[in-house]
Amino acid sequence: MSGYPPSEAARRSGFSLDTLRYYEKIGLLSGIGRTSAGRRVFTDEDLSWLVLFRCLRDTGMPIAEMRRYAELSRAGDHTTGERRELLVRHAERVEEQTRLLQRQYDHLREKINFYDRLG
Amino acid sequence: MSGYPPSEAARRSGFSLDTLRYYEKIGLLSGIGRTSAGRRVFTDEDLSWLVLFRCLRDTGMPIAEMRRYAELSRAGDHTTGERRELLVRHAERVEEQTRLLQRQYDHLREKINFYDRLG
DNA sequence: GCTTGACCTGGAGCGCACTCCAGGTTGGAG
DNA sequence: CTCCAACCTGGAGTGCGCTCCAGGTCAAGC
Repeated sequence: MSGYPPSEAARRSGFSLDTLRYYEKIGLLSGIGRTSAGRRVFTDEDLSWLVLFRCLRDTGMPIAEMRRYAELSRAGDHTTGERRELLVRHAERVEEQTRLLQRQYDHLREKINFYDRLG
Repeated sequence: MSGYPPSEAARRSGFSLDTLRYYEKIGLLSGIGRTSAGRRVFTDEDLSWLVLFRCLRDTGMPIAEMRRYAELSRAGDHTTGERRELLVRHAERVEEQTRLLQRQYDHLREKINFYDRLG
């Protein structure tokens, strides 16, 4: 299994180095490997976690909830039901958020149309 | 032209009383009327500003930019072009944001599907 | 006339998610 | 061997957008 330096993990995930360190500090990332000199080594699995976190953050999930999800995963296979539930509830919120965004976007376009008609 | 107390403005706009006061304090709202005793009186025009602010906030516009828009409006009719530009640029950002949200929502659904297939 | 609740002010505090900093170590290029 | 860029740590600081608070005023109902 190949390993990547922090810079590469940052580049691939879109998180800053500081954010990666922060995520480890608060226990969102855990078990990140180290070289003998103490430098982080990210595995492909770590990167796929980061991809998931990117998805959840971009859709507005609070960090506390992402951490909850990560903890459930660490707890083992018996938590898959709860993990699924968490994601489903989040997806519902995202749907609601999308509807609101669309509705307000339409208002915005109307407002722009108003200016267009002015000249 | 009818006037409404703060509680009514809050109810109709979805902003809290504190937020309404805050918006006036930072100059986003201006020229809000007062009774002789110093209580705010919101007009229909004030309410339509609040509806616009609601739209812009829900679509992620920073307050500083909303204030810029409000200032342009106060400056007079010669700023309609700039106001339109501001809204158009914002609409473009909203479109981008919507695409990202949709993309990540799809990822989320895939992840949920994965759990569904587990059991 | 008294109470209650909606309102007022200025200013402090909060929650979130980073972001930055000082001061130090390390590993590879030249 | 030297230098530089990338990395490390703990902890402080930032930006945003509110939110809360103390202490006070005022109007309406009982």
